[in-house]
Amino acid sequence: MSTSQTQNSDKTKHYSPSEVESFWTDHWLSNNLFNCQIHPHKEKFSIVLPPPNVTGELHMGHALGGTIQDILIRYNRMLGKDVLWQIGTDHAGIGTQIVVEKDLKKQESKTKEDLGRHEFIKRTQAWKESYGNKIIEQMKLMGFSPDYSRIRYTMDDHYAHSVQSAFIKYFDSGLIYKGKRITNWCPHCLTSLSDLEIEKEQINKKLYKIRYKLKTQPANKITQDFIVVATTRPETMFGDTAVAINPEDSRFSDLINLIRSQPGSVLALIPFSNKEIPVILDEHVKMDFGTGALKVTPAHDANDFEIALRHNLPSAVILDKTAKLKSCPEVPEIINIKTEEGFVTQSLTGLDRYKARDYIIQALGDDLLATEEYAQEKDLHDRCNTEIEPYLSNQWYVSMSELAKVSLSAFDSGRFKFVPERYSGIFKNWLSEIKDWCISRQIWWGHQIPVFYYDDTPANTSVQELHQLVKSQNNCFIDDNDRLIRYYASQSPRDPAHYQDPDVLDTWFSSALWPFETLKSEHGSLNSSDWDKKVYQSFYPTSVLATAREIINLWVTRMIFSSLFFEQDIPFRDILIHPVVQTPDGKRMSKSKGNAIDPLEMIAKYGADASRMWYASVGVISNQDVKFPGQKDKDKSWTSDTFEQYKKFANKLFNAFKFTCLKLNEDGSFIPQAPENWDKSKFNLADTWILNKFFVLVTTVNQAFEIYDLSSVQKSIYEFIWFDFCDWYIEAVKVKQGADFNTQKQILFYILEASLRLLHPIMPFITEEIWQNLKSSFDFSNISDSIINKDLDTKYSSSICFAKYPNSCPAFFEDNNNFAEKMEFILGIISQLRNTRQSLGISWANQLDIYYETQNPGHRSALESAQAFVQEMGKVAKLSPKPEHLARPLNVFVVESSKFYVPLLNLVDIEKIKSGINLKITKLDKDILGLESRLNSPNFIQNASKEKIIETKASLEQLLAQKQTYLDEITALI
RNA sequence: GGGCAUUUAGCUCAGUUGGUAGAGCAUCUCGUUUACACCGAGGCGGUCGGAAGUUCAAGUCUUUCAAUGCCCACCA
Repeated sequence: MSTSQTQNSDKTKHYSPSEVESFWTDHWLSNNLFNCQIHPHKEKFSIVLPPPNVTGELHMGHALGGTIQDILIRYNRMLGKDVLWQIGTDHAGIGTQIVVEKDLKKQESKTKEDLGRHEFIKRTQAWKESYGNKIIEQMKLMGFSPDYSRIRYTMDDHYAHSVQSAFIKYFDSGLIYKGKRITNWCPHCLTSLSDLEIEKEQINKKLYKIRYKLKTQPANKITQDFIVVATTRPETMFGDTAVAINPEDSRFSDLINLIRSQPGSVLALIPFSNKEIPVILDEHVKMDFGTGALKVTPAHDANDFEIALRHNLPSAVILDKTAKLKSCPEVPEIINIKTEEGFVTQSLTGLDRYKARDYIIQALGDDLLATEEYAQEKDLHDRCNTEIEPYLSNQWYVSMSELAKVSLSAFDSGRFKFVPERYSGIFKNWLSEIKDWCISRQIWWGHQIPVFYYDDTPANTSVQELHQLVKSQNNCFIDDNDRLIRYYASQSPRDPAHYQDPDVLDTWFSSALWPFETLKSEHGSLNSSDWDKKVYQSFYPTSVLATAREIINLWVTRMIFSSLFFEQDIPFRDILIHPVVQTPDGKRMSKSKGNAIDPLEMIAKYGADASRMWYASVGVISNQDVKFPGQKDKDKSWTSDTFEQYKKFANKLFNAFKFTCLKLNEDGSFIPQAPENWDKSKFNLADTWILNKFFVLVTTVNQAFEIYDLSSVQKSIYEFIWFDFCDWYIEAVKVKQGADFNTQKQILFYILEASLRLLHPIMPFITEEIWQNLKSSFDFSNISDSIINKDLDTKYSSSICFAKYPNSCPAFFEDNNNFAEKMEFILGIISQLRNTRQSLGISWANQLDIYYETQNPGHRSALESAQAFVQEMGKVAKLSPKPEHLARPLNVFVVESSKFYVPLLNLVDIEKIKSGINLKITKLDKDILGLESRLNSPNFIQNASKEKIIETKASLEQLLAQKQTYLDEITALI
């Protein structure tokens, strides 16, 4: 295997990520290393990528979620499992349609209607072909390792067919029905709209307070003979089918009692038409807004429609598609308007909604009690600026109660879980209060609903007879032209004359099938092969789903009930909900606000490896939001100290590698040996210490992976490599302690090589680069068994991507002599010595002598064996036991229980030494005081555990002994 | 309106079962020492958002208040 030429041939001072990263991306992908494999005996691990919008570009959320998934995939791949990371894109219905529509308008000044449905869909498909895989290319820059050979799309043949089958299966099971729903309608363009096509405008709306006469039935005494409703839309009053008040509203207690005892007994009269409508009780009516009485117009207001559903109210449509008053029984033909010249008759039918409002207001006379203004938002169609009209229309619904029940019981029996656990609340609450799912959308781009219609009106049948007929039959209705229309669900029409429903399915209907349909066809074709079956059997249900919390209900929940219904199985076992990346000042990022940070810009600046270090540090189980740690430059580009820090880490690692090679090549050639064959008797303090640290790290990391705590994984590896390995162990190696340098070389090599494997899931590029360099420089044949997973072709086994993940402490290692502990003691001495130098202003050019006094045999032996190390690290000339008499002035410090004396004759004046020692005493006193007051408290002695008391006493004694040493030395100085 | 989260050093954040607070960056000081100045070493810096409670002991557990942010719903 070749390695990146730039780094291999010329070991420069600085690591440059860009060349290395593109080199290894090319290498991995051209060798198809990430294509899924199936070995019968191997464990399986799979993830499906939440499909990004096909029009989308990589944003922070993708980068974070993708990195989390890639780390898990790479980790499990290195554990020797067969892995599949299934990726693809979503056709994203309305989102894509709007993008293409805008493009069409800009390029050709045409609307989609100009092209026609068929042509427009062709356009959208073509658009997808040329721009659709941009995000996939960007994923490669992140170093993601999915199976790029099986990119799926929610509109490819297999998938489209499955979506239709799913609909048909729901339909045949009786779970799908036709129902009414309020949609956003543009009376100018005569089209329904999605929320995305609506613009909000802040305006002052007029709130009219209108008197409706009251009547009881049978006649009861009530204190009021009218009720005042508040409305912004008086012109819809003829569509009212109730007046609602809050059952807790004391202003209406009389009425409420009456309604409670006899529902429907209190009636209000709609002005002008005098139609009688019931006064009803509904707790959603706000008592502190308007008059406390709400006119309910189910056909022309979404909220009123909900109220009508709750109370089984009829709905009356009184506006036509252009938002003009209809000619219908509810609407009076004329009203009388009082003017200065007397009454003027005004015809109502055919009046535009705003004009109708004006006339009605004028005609109300004394029944209009007040007009108030208040700030509100107005919904406008973004293309024509026409005010949206709520419009009652036919829609398709999925009945949710049974699906919800099954999903909840699957959750309750522990078949899947949320990480962090708190998100299960969102899931459970939503499902237990769920309404039926409206799955039809009045747009062109999407999966057209597989329902076909035909006229089946029997000859010589009256309209009344037709209505009777329909009541007793399924799957038919009477249309606006009084024709009997039958319908059925099918992939294709049974007769060419049958016509298909023009609506398309909600995008989430198709996304809900994602975790299983993507696994069923490798390339999206209709025919599934044996291999496809094997993939599905091996990798379904998937192991983990990683996503953000805002789509728990929209998507995650729907995947769960869809999987349970269609596959009789859960889609995934663990659901990871990762944080949302916010701007540095804690706001939501959005492209339109212009505060979004481009992950690709960060890659260009700091490298993908460094970027991934940050995403890993965010992890899964930290907060629900995380601020991007950066700021905008003068030239408006983003910079980040944190990303910079991780870039430096890559450089540090690269230099540690350079040093390691330098050392290994000293004194003849080096051949790595398996740890079992090392001469353990040659380990020195530092060797044992670093091995010990490393194996603790391995345990920590694997345990953290177990609970998806990637931030701990990241942090502990970072700290080990920089602080333990580079700052201390490499320094120790330079000193060449002990007789057998070959053993040290083995350990040096081992720690570096194994650290690379440990770090690889997070920083895949630099670890591969260095690992390949090591492989081409040294003979791996003695160690390959312990670092390479078995049963792999050379193609795979020669990449670190498939090397063994360090996941246990090998049997050879034990620290019988507490070398690790002794090393910590030595490190403490060196720290104290450095402190002494710094605080007393002693130059490093001055070599110091140290005399020690210790009762601890372990300390003595540590000092003897680490003598050279201490001398080198502390610039110490002489390190020896304290003789009876030493010339003063001396500085003194205590490490654990051993005392160290540093002669400072002619170097520092006595006052400075004294104040230095006094400072130490002051600090000790603080701790001593705390411990003493605790031990002096009878409550503590009585209640605290024995172990705790002994422990506290011991640490107090140690502190007191230290203090005494310092006091003695101060006295001696005087 | 409902839900969730956050509040610890100047900044960004760790802090496992309650035992008296840590890291990085920034800042200050010292240092060109044969991997790395994209470096090393050392120092300064905190009544852990407020209040109350439980406890011998609270950053940690309970209650409550406040600020900030996010998600969902709603706005006659």
